Amino acid sequence: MSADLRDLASVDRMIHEPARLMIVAILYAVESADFLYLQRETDLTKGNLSSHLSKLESAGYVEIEKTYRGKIPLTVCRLTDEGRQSFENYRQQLKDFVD
Amino acid sequence: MSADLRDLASVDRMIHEPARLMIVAILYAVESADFLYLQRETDLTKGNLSSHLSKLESAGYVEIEKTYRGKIPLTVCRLTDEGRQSFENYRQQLKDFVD
DNA sequence: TAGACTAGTTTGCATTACAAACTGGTTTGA
DNA sequence: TCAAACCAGTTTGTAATGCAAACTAGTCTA
Repeated sequence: MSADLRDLASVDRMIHEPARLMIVAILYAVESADFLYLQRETDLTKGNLSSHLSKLESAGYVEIEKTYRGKIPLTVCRLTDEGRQSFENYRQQLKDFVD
Repeated sequence: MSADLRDLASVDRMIHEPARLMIVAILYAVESADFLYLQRETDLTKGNLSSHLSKLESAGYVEIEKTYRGKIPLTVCRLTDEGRQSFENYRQQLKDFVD
């Protein structure tokens, strides 16, 4: 309890960025989502979504599976355990702050 | 109620940045603080604190008064009404999100 | 009066977020 | 049949950012 303000300096910026926060919050809720679903939900441009997903993947927060729906490419994303844990930590930190 | 995730895309980035969030949160609580007090509380380097304060000033969120304590320069900062309002909005947005 | 200290600001750089342009493939229609 | 339109993304170019090291301007001290 009694969160120190200085803790804010150490928020996980991988998640703090609003675009990625949206992505992670969605994936936290749904377990798995494809690229276009994420795009509709977040309203990000494709380019933007693509690069944020790559970053989350590099960070080990998201797994990206490339497959096909019929003949059309399909990109399916899900949170890793690490991503899930990091999101929970982040949210707790926010909660501590707003209270 | 029922905050839309997309709202996150529009968070006030002037405040969202952790360093500035610390600064603004402090100023929200204390009404006025000098540079060195802010530096101790936030643990930011002087350079960092200086440039964030300048940004907050340009945004109209903070007023900076330059004066002296004896012969030594003293920089006193306080939130403007706009800054105060923006912080409240920001915090409400976070609250909506974490719940 | 040289050296250390105080209270900041400026500079330089590596990183970022973003959208426009591009890629590689599929479907449509004349 | 083959070109234009479309789909599902990725790459590229750019402007803005956060950060700390270096600097500035003045004061104190031995």
